[in-house]
Order: sequence, then C-alpha cells, then structure tokens
Amino acid sequence: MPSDGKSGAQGVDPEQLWLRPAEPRRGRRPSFSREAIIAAAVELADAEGLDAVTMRRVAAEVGAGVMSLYSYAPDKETLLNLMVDHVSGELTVTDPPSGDWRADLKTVAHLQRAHMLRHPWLPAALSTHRVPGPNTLAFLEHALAVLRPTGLDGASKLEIFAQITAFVAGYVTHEIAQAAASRAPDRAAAERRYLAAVAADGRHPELAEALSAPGRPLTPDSTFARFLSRLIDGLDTG
Amino acid sequence: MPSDGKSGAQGVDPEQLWLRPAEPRRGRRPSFSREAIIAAAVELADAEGLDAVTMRRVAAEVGAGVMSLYSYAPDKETLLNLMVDHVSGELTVTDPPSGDWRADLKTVAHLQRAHMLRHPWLPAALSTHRVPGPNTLAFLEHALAVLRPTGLDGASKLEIFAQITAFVAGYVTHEIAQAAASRAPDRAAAERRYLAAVAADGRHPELAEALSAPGRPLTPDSTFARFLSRLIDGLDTG
DNA sequence: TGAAATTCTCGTACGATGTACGAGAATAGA
DNA sequence: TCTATTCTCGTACATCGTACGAGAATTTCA
Repeated sequence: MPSDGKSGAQGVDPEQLWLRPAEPRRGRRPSFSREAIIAAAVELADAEGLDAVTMRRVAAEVGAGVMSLYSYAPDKETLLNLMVDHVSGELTVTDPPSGDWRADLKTVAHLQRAHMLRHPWLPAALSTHRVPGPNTLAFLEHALAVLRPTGLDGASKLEIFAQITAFVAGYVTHEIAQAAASRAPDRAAAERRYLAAVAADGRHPELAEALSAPGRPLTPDSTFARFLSRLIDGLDTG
Repeated sequence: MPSDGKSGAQGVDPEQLWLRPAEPRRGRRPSFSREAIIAAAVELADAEGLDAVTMRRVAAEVGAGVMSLYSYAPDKETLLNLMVDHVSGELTVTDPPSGDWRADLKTVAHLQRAHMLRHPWLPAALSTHRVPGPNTLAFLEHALAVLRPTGLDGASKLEIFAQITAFVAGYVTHEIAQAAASRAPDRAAAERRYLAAVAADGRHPELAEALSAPGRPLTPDSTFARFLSRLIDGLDTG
C-alpha cells in the first residue's frame, strides 16, 4: 500500500493518508503490512514510551530493513498518526445515546481516560498529531450523536468534543506524571524537600500552609469525576 | 554559576537547580551568564519554536562554544526548565486578592492564557518540564492566596491550580493549532475536503450535519471565557 | 517466451542532535 | 611562583530521520 504522495506544505495530508485505495496489483508483492508495522510501533510505545518508537526499532520488531518502512508510511509523523488512529479502534461504542446527554458525555470522557491510561503516550501524541482517521471519526460521530439533544449548532458541538478531549488529555498527562513520581521515590522525596525548603523561607506563607495542612489525599478517579462534572454540568444548551 | 551536580535518577533535581548558592570565588571567571543563555534560548523559542532551541544555536546566539553551555546548565532538559521559569517572571501580580475568589481565579487563568499566547512553546514545555522555579512558585503563591476564601485544604487548592493550568495549556495548544491552520490555507483546505469526503460517505450523518450547519463561527476569546466560567463557577467550597 | 514496466526491499550515507572527554586558559590563594 | 580550581570549547561518538539508488520480485505486453 505504498505511494509517493507529494505534499507541498509541511504536515500530513489527510487525503493521501486515509482515502487511498488499495490499487497496486503489479510489481513485487509487499513482504509486510501497514497493520503489522503500526501494531509493532504501538506495542513499543505501550511498553517503553514514545521515545522508544524509532524507525530502526520498529523495523527490527517486524523483521524489516529500516527503509522498508517508508513504503508503508511516508515519514514518521504519518506513522504516529496511524498509531493514534489504530488504538482509537478500541474506542468502539455499542450503546446508542441514552438521551441524557450529560451522562452520555461523561461516559465518553471516562472511555477516553481509560483509553489514555492504557496507552500513556496518547496525550503527547494527540497534542501534535491531529489528523482524524476513520476510528477517531467513528468516535467523533458517536460524540456528536450524544450531543444531538442539546440542539447546539455544528461548530459548538465540535468545539465541546475538542475541549473534552483536551481536558481529558491534560488530566491524564498530570495523572501519569504523578504516578511516575510515586514510582521514583528518590525524586519525589527530593521534590518534597525542595518545596519544604521554599515554604520555610518565609516568603511563601500560603504554600507553607498548604503543605502543612494537606487534607485527605485525593484519588485520581474521584478527582477526575469531580472536575468532569463541573465542566459538563456547566454546559448549557443554547 | 556552574557545578557538576551528580544526579542518580533521570530528570532534573530541583534542589541542585534552584537552591544553589553562588559560591565560586576562585578559578577562571565566567565569560557568559546563565541569564544571557536563558534569554537567548527564550528568544529563539519565541521566534522559531521549541525545535529551534538546539544547544548549537543557543551557543551561537550567545557567542559561546557549544560545550560552554554545559557550565551553566547540566543538560538541555534543565535549560528548558530554566526557560519556563524565566518567562514566568512576566506573570507578576501586583493586586492582592479582591476576596471574590472566582473572579480572581478567572483573572489568574486569563493571565496564564495571555502568557502562553506570547510564548507559544510554553504549553508543550510545561507538559514535560514541571519543576517549579522561583517565579512559578511566586505565581502559585498568589493563586493559593486567591483560593484562601474557599477554606479548602492544601491538596485541594494545589489540585485546582494544577487543573486550571492544565486546562489553559490545553486550550491554548488547541487555539494555536487553529491559528496555524488558518495561516496554512492549503492544508486547511485539504482537511476540509477530507472531512467533507468522509461526511459524504453516508456513515457519518452527525458529522455531515455538523459540517453543513456550522452556526456562527466561534472566537477564541469568548470560547475561552465561556469554558473557564463553566469550570470555575462549578467549583464549590467544601 | 522474452522484454519492459512496475513495485517493494534495504545497505549505505548524510546531516543534525545531545553530550562525554580532555587539553588548554584564566584566576585565586599558598 | 606554584598549585588548585574553574571555565572554555574543539573533537568525537552514538543516535536519529531519511535521501538515494541498486537489486529482487512480480505483472503486463510484444
């Protein structure tokens, strides 16, 4: 499924990427498949993070030469887009909207959060690679259906979906950083010591008090639900 | 202001970074300054984006050899942290909290948005480099003072500030992407054509309708204010 | 049945990046 | 003046994305 797809500007051309028919019935048959390459890249990212996804490592994983990858994706940025849409295939929604659009929208966001926690590289990849593929569009279609009862116009519905997604990505990014910090106790302790030192300098009384009276520790689940409710319950139709 | 600062784990050690006294009164005197290096890096990022900030280019800008930079910052990640805190110096707040903490918190968020629009690389840098320096902590101190009337505990106040910051960063990221798209008309047109093609395939009726009935175009300013209000007005003290 | 056209494979090579190393220059205290 | 300390920076290396082009596989056409 190769092609040269000349593109004048920078970035990824969605038409070249997603609307390409599978025509070539001549010439040497492909030894690999786009699917296998994407799957290998996703596996790498899941296991070792986005930085581990190099063309060389992906090629080694599928047993191909490095440059063979370029027959299946014109460049790495495209490969990242393909990865994002690939995992978005897990976001399949079976239930039709219930009619309670706020509840449905919260379900959408919870699905997204679980999805991003399963693929921790997603928030970072999403922030730079935003060419929606078929799986992403299927999920968008569902979100728009959920928002139908609001009677809002198209631009508003799209904006709400984009903002919810951005919110979830931001939240999960933060959540993952916290979790990583607690898995590196040395670093977390160093940060606590640093903040304590700052709080003790007398010029940060509010910080000092906040650190000395922390209150009950917050769980990511309930905090997420709380912020999400605030955001969604505040949405008004019209 | 150099040092070797051995750090066992990965990442940046906040104590080594921000709590270092200026002791060395022996040996060759520095030819440059941390300030000048950071300023040059920020200038580069403002003008050409984060990718333009390479050690070589920063060094050239300051008139130093590449490796001289490493006397002022142990590695590039540290330099990015320094850049973030450097520009956060612009976030100085003079007015004390008014007592209307919701209004004050909205002002905080609007300050952050203006700040990030002035330094479009900030959201990306923030998502990976989160070791708060003195300027960041000063702003945090102000935010905590703003939240005092809520009577919330420390962890909740810190969480609210983190979430507001994440929300603003997410919003501005999106806003910048939109603006960049409208500055690359070819790409925007290609994306529109692509979405129109998808909408015409019959399997995306909601998307088709959303695109055909877009409604009044949304301005970033008012959309931001609207989402922010939803988020903040929904916060309850208790 | 060739010959030509097409398509995929992948070794080699190039420019860019972050930074380790260590020799040399400058400064301070003895 | 000697020695310890601190900063400067040329060289070198591993790693990255990917351009190039020769060779292998397969189809189409004469």
